Amino acid sequence: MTGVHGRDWRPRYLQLAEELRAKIMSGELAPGTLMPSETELADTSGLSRTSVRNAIRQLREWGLVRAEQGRGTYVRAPRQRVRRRNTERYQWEKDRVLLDEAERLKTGAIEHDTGLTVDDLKFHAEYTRVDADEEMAAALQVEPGTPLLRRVYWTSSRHENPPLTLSYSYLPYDLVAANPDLLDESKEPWPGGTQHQLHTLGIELDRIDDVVRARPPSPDEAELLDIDPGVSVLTVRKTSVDTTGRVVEVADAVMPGDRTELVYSHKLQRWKT
Amino acid sequence: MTGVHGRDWRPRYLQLAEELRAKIMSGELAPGTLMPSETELADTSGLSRTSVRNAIRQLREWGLVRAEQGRGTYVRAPRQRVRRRNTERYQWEKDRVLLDEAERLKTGAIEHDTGLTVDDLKFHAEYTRVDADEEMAAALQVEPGTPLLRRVYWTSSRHENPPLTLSYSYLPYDLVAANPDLLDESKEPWPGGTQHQLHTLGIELDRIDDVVRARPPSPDEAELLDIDPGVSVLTVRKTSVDTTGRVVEVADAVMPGDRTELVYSHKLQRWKT
DNA sequence: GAGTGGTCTAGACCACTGT
DNA sequence: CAGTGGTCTAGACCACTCC
Repeated sequence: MTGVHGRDWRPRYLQLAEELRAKIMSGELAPGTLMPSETELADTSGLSRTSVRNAIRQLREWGLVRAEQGRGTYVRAPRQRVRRRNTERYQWEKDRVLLDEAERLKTGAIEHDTGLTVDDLKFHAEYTRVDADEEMAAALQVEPGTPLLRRVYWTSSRHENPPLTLSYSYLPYDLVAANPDLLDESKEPWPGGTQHQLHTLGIELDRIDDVVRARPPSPDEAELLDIDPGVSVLTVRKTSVDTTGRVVEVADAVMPGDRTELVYSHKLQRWKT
Repeated sequence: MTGVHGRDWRPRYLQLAEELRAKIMSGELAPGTLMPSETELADTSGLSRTSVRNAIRQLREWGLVRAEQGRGTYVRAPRQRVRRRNTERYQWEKDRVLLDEAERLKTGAIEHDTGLTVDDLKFHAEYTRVDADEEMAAALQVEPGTPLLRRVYWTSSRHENPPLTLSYSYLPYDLVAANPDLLDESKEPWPGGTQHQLHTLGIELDRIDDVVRARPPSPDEAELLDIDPGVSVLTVRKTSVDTTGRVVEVADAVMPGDRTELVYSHKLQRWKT
């Protein structure tokens, strides 16, 4: 709110950023719209191109626009957040393991979250065998150098490209080798998820721990998730422990920080009356 | 790894940023050290000050340095993450409510997390009466305009300044008014925490839901938490529901994204054998 | 006052995208 | 090809901190 009298002491690039933000929020600049070019904004605003670029960087950090080299700068679709309810999800996955296969095929975890059906989804999976580094060895409670199965996967809607989650999963190789099907990436998506895969090895999970963090994306992650390098990702490290107390899987999920919300529910024990 | 032959095609400001990063990681530039000034870096690197500033912005986004107007740019202390284990914490807080006061005074929630004692902590609290806006009314399941007690507080270590968490808590005013002590900010820190305060009103909690998000900090938050505006904050919206199904508190916790990790544990039900 | 980071200008060349 | 955003330069003035 800048009156006729009284100057606005904020830097001019920020003032411009706010102005553009207001136009985007009000719908005057609709999602998908091509923004005026930087030189054009410089002309109309009376600022240098450098200052205009500063303003646009601010908009990018807010997740409001996306710049494309050679093409232009576009207004992003409003960032509707995707809810991921891990508390219910893990128990739900466990319950599903004992259902028969036909039943499992009907719905998967992604559909559980998004309401999309299998036909709308594009699936990417990639398995490699790696040796445990210090950090992963500690997480899996194995010796450094232990062979691991590394699984990278993501799903995305067939029409809107960027995936909601990148997933990097690690399991001790010897553990999984007992069922050769589990080493075959073409068998993905496995109906019933990881807990069912483990079930085929005679493993039942007792506990899952999530560790949530935020950090800047790697250039690759920014590319795949379609976020600006200035926008953080949310990461969840999921550690699965079986009924014998052994860590059987460590999985890192990477999600766009501006489009994700994680929900955890806690049921409290009653006081004795 | 750039060999003698073969050029490095990354932009030069990024190369400089990587060089400086390496020096910080290796300890050549120790935490707390004053970095060379921008003009000095421009001279020694042969780049313009603009490019040097681009490099430094990158370091700031990585959380490696802190720039101070008029003073210089300092290397930050290594980002040790603070763990916050909400799953255990909430039940632990509930169990503590029924202990007698002497027992409660001994340890609080912050000490539970950090191992710091009461004497090391500086406490800030600020109570106001506000009317519920649309969003908060929906969260608390009350009518918009309903009077609320808004409580803002944070604690920080007496010697290292920035707080670990900013907390914004909202409760229906009429609910709290039954115990005038709860309207008095000078009574903070309340021994036993919010659940004990609610207990004095005859309220027992049944469930707590956490919603975790990441977003850019407001200028105020960046200032208070001592993070760069380019670094995200992690936020947790905690919704407390009592045994009658009523929402009795909604609290937003704001934490520095590069120094925090949230831990949630899930105990799974066993399969029937 | 000297030195610092924050803002701002008016140019320039580049890689990339469309036609 | 012209137009876009990404990089880069060589200046300038400012607000701020410290001496």
